[in-house]
Amino acid sequence: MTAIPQRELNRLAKQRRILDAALAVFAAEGYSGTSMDAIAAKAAVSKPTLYQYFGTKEQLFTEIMLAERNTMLLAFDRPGTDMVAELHSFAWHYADTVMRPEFLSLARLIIGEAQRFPEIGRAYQAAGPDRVLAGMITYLTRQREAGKLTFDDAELAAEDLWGLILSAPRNQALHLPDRIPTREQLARYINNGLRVFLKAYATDPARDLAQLQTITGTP
Amino acid sequence: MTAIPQRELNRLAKQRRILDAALAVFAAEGYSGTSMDAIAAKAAVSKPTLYQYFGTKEQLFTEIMLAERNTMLLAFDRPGTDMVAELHSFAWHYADTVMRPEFLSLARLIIGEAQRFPEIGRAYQAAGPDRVLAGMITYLTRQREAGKLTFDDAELAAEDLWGLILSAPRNQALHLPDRIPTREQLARYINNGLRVFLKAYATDPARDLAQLQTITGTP
DNA sequence: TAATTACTAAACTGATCAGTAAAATATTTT
DNA sequence: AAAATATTTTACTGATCAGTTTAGTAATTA
Repeated sequence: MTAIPQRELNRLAKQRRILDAALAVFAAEGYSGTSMDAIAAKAAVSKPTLYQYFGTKEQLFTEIMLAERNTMLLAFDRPGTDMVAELHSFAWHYADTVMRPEFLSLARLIIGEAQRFPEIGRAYQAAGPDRVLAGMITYLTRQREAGKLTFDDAELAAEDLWGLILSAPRNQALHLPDRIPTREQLARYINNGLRVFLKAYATDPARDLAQLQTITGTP
Repeated sequence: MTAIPQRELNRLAKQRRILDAALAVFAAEGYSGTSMDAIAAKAAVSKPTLYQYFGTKEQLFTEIMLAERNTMLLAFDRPGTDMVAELHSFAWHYADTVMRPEFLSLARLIIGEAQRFPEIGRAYQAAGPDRVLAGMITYLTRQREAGKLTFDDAELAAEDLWGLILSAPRNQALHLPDRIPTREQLARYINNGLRVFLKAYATDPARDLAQLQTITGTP
């Protein structure tokens, strides 16, 4: 049996406990509103231990945020039988990720602290939105090459798809934490967004819209 | 001459000075990050005076936010020669309002504190986005009645228009306060957004797209 | 001018917070 | 079991903060 030192295990476990607790408290209270005592209490760890693991409050905060960006995403590889099914699958997968309450809390935190911690805003943008966008661009470009879509600027097309599907419910959820859209409401946005996208970008909109209807059911 | 008591004038002037100072500090530092001393200093007012005008920090904060929502908007009455020109004019007017640095700071503040102050998030949503949306719905419905647009759900159409035009640059600006889009970049989003919207919603897309090009210049 | 009212400066209360120090205790390794 | 290491408890420092008190000063009104 390979020696996995016990100390290291403990250390990592404790580290994870601290990070989880800190993320929860930061997301709920904001940076300035969070006390290190509160984090220590939530992590069931003494304050000196906390400081031994992460030198300062600021370091802890940035480490969490930079760690969290990796959890974030999430390639654009939604295998499906055809483009419409793939787009539909992607839309739901992305919505289910991005509209989760914890995820929204994190987004609110990042936006709220973007002025005080510009590097975190930048890291988030690069690891989240930019990466998703890159995946979408690749995918949409491949569909254009296959003759299914038509556009000049792949980046704009990808941003349009995103905006059509999720901007409305997400913006609302950012302002109203206690009124996060239900799946029915999300379905309304997603189905409509895909419809508009296909209408504007598909080479054969009629066929793709029909295909979309077989997927989403008759309205 | 009608008697306008001097005392009242002084009072109102001082109140305004406090509100302006407080808004600036809150927007820059967040709620928890802002001290009443800092506000008093910025407003050039003593702390007891501050407390006489606004009982507590929380009261001051909510009063500012609820006052600010009125500044916010901004009916959808952009008189123009035709629908395309009106849409174009609205898009720019709205972008110029919403993408101003102070406005973005305020939005970040509201989003960041939405969990701690749900009523403020609600007030903002009602006074800002919801009101704009209502104006857009009215306008789009009138255009549908005039036979220029076609859609079932006016709310979805309005949200699509918004999402196509501004969701990408605004989301980015929320994360990256030091990289607010230039007017050239905004033009790219707006022109593309209008193009896609007309393609999906106009009854005569070809004509309207041509009209759009005469407005925006040849690409 | 006299009375009233609004304001200020300065100090203070009680609480909270980031971060540290010291000594005691548990855990792991040898 | 002994030595080394990690962690905890408790208590502390110095700073900051919301909110108040006091006593004095300036501006307004009558």
